[in-house]
Amino acid sequence: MENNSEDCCAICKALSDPIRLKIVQLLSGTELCACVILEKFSITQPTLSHHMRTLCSLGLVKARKSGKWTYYCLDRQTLQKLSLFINDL
Amino acid sequence: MENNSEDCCAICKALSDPIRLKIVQLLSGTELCACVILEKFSITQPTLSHHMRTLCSLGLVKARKSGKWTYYCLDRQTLQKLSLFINDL
DNA sequence: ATTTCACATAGATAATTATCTATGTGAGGT
DNA sequence: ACCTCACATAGATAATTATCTATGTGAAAT
Repeated sequence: MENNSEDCCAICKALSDPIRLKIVQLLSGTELCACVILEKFSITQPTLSHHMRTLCSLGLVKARKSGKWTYYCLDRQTLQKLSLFINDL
Repeated sequence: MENNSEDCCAICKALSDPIRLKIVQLLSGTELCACVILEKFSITQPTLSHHMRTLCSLGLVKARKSGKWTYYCLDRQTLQKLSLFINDL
């Protein structure tokens, strides 16, 4: 049951990058397309893609494909998991 | 006011290392002396010292010296700051 | 069918960071 | 005074990771 700790460690690692944290903040309001997120930063498209992959693989963000576009949104269940863990400390 | 984001990013970075996260968990119960914390891990003393410095500089942990020993305890105010930030997402 | 667009993947590189050994420091004890 | 103990600091190294350029893929439009 204590791989919860490992999970939360990984989630923290994802949020420890300033760009990824800002992405999460952006997704806090609404679902956003990758190209819209990209506009907010001065990084290349592959770099953003890499960050989105990281966020998705941890379950912090969910991806939805529609035509040529990919839309991302927060998975608040994962965020709550982290919140509960921190509150238990 | 949005350097709150930077602060939380830094706190997450601190918690993103499995050893530091475990240290925080250990300190969740009680205040502990550095040498007691060290026993729980298979790392060298300087490495632990480095981790404690990281945790302290971020305000996650407070140090108290008593004679030859240094005791560490959680700063729950900093944890709560992170918790509030996450809950706002 | 070809082109274009949105995004992913591959591979390389530079920056960060976790860790080590060696040594310093400062408090107590003998 | 000296030694020992608990911890910090310095410097080096190895591992991670954020980023880039180049290229691939798959969907839609012409």
